[in-house]
Amino acid sequence: MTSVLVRKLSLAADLSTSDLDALTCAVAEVREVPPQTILIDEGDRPERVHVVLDGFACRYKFLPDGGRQMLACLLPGDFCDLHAAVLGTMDHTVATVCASRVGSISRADVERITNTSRTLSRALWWASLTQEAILREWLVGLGRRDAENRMIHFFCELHERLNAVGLADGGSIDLPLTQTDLADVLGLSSVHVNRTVQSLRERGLISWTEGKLVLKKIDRLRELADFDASYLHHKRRAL
Amino acid sequence: MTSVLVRKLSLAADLSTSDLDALTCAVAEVREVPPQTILIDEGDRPERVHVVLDGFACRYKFLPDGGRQMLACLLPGDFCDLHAAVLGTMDHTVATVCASRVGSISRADVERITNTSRTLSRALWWASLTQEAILREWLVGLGRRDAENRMIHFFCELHERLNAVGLADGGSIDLPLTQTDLADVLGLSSVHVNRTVQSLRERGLISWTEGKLVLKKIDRLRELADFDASYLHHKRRAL
DNA sequence: CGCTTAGTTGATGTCACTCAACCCTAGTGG
DNA sequence: CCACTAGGGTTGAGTGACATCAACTAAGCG
Repeated sequence: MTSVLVRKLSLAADLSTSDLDALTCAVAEVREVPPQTILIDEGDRPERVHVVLDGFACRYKFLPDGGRQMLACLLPGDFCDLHAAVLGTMDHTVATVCASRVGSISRADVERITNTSRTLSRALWWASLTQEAILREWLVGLGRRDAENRMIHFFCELHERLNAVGLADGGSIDLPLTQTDLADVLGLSSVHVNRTVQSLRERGLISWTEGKLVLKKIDRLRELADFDASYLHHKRRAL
Repeated sequence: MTSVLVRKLSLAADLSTSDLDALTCAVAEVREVPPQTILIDEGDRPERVHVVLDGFACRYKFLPDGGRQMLACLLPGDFCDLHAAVLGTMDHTVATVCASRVGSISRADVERITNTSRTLSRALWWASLTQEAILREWLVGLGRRDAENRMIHFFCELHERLNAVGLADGGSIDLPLTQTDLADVLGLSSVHVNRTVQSLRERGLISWTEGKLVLKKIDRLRELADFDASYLHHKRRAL
């Protein structure tokens, strides 16, 4: 049930069986959440730490002019608000994109498992730091890559992350975002996203229909966008 | 000597005298570093954790086309590579901008002080998470703010951060960056940075000469760029 | 004195935005 | 069964913000 979480954290360290037990016990609460549902809002002081177990969620901030910038895509195995336990209030919003299964761990249990297992403590820290590393790579994209490379790089990243937890089927992954959502990820307008997607389709590089994204020439794509997965700090790979 | 570090971490929690002792002892090594010097390079596996004590450093990544994107400005009190202890290899470079004083703590000592003091452990975690929060805000800037607001927001952030450790003199702060550096922070060309700076100058909003930046109408600037310091998670302020 | 580095300015080009219309599909209610 | 609506996607035309290229100034320095 929480096996995605285990698989994810196993990318960081070898978890003992007692670690596994502690972890699965801690995820005491699991909810089915509808699409477009706010999990934690800006200003909230969450009592529990949320984990995506299935589905797709994202962090974002709104601007006064109504604009929105996505700050992260939260895939199965990703924590939504591990930081809030330390920082207190949320400085951004987390919401589901599609119907998702979301687990949660009480703060007390987080404290408990990090205190008892050095390995688990490390693994959680690793999870937090890789999210930071992804943030840095997105920054590079927004600052210095053009629309097409930014999009390709993002697709490659999603594929890599999903593949790492066994959720990629060859070059094919679930991508429940709308083109407008994608625009808010990439810092573009939805119109421009549309044209860029079409260009990639026409060149036979991807197909994307009904929430299914296929990276048809993944090596070519990686090369084009200069994608190097090392920033994800996966110690080993699934498959 | 390491008082900036203390002042910085005091923004997160109240440190006991034994915490202070442990911290100052841990910073065993202090170096004077010339400008433009790489502290930790991409691919390095640093043995010690570096802290800026005086001066100005930055994180950045290069792109294959020679472009550069700054990922963070490291001010006095900021850690350079706290994450590397967990992630292993650096996925980006850290270098000084101007002549700086840089302290370092051995990994073992980091382990030791976080194990002995819950408060210090929290404070270090807080430091790491606020850097992440800054990263998110930069992402919003690059994605959704125009050149002028991006620049103003960045200036306000620097002012706020320096002020928090007592390094702002009214609206005036040290800004040892060149316009080209600033361009790499903001994801712009140096030419466009130049014009934007001039526009701000002409309107009497800032002055910037010889590494000294003055935010002349700080309230107006904050309002213009919709600057809200809460993402910095300063629990209290200096002054 | 020439060299370098930072900053400035003008001319020109382009990537991506905005606005607006239109299509298609799925869902809803009369 | 059809009219209506709403959301997502698609397309075209016009605009604008920012990039690029290139030249030039001023300051610092061996």
